[in-house]
Amino acid sequence: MSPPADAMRRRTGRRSGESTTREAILEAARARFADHGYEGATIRGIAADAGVDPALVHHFYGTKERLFVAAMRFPIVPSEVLGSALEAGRDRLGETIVRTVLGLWGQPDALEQTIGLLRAAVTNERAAEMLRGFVKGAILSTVAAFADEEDAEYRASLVATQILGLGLVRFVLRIEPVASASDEDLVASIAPTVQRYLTGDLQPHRREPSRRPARTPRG
Amino acid sequence: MSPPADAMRRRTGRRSGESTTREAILEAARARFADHGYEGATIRGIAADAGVDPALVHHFYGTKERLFVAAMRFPIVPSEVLGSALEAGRDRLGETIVRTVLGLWGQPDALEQTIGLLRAAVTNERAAEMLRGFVKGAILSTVAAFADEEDAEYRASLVATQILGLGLVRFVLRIEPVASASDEDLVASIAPTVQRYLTGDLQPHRREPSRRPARTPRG
DNA sequence: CGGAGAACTCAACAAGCGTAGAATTCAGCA
DNA sequence: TGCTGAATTCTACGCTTGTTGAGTTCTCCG
Repeated sequence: MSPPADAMRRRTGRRSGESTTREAILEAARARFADHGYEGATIRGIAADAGVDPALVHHFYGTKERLFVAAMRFPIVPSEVLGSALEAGRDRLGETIVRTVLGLWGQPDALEQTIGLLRAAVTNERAAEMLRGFVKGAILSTVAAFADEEDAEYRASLVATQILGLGLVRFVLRIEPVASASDEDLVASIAPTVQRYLTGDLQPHRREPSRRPARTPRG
Repeated sequence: MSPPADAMRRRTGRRSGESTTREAILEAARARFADHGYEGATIRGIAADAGVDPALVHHFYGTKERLFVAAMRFPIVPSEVLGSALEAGRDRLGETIVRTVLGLWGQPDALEQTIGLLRAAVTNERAAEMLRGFVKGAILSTVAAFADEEDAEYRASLVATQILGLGLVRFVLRIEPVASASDEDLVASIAPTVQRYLTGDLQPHRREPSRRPARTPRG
């Protein structure tokens, strides 16, 4: 039994030809983080999807956390994408942003990155930090050009409220009919909201901004 | 060494007096599910918070999943809460709903239930099912009284987009300044959005509702 | 052609998980 | 008083996880 024939034995050691496994691992990681979140995704599962031994993942990326950072940082540079949205002019800002975001989510890589970041950020503080930076970099820089300095951050986080809520309901929770609605219908429905958050009257009772504590998540 | 003195030994068996541990376990479970999500919360951790052996949790609730269901189903009956919101009249519907929801989230138990459901639903399909039912029961029943039958579900899921997005940004991701804003400021800013989703003109291009596939999560 | 280092796998570790079964102590009813 | 059953803990099984170290095979440069 167990003849160590050349064709049958599992091959250890380096493969011939140029290697693309590094990128394959990243793609598998993006998919699994998007589907299962940070804690739910396993290095063993990612390695299996990439057709590779789990130890190789460590060889390339060190720890699970560094793999996550590498996987989430790849394809999108949101400020560039949204930056071009500014050219449409102040009055069509909401429409352009919603359309741009939905278009971005039409690309599998970008969708996986966004969902992965969102799924992970909900239970992992480190990922939440990344998402906060993402929101701040992408939205705030766009808003700052149109809102007065004092309101800019408040307006930006209101926009985040609607955009992240849209992604959550449409792609993560998949609540119908929003989950299956066309991009154009969603643009028509949601763009006015974003437009008002950016340039409209928010009627804030600007007395004392009464602070109230929020929940503290995992360390 | 190790004298089995009466005062020193760990006590097994039933305690004297009437027991409140059953409820203590539920409270600990709510808090842990809210902080860590479904997979992240551990029965051992919940038991420790309740000052109890992990096996007792199983004795009472069977499996982790049934514990989750029990913990998430307790305090809120959302249709009752929102039902009273209807009395304010059609024109103030958005304001009343946003104010009611924010008031609800001022109660620790209700906040924990909502956050727990949200955190769990993002990575757990069973919890997502519960949250969908929650949204459908709470929001749709409210909307149906004011929107024509054809649009009601679409309007309800748009409202879910904004309300869940608000909860996500304010309590889970804690993106500033929304995380620390006063309830009243948020009502002033967000109520018009909800009002428009409920009773306003959504300008939907009602051609063919072009279906596009959404991501498939974990089984 | 030879050596260095990169790519890759194997096997194993310590830890943590959900869960199960048996043992012990108490409450309440006959 | 005695018995049944509920409340409670102990111990342990089997599994999965992230991570590590050693060993093997290839590529590439001198």
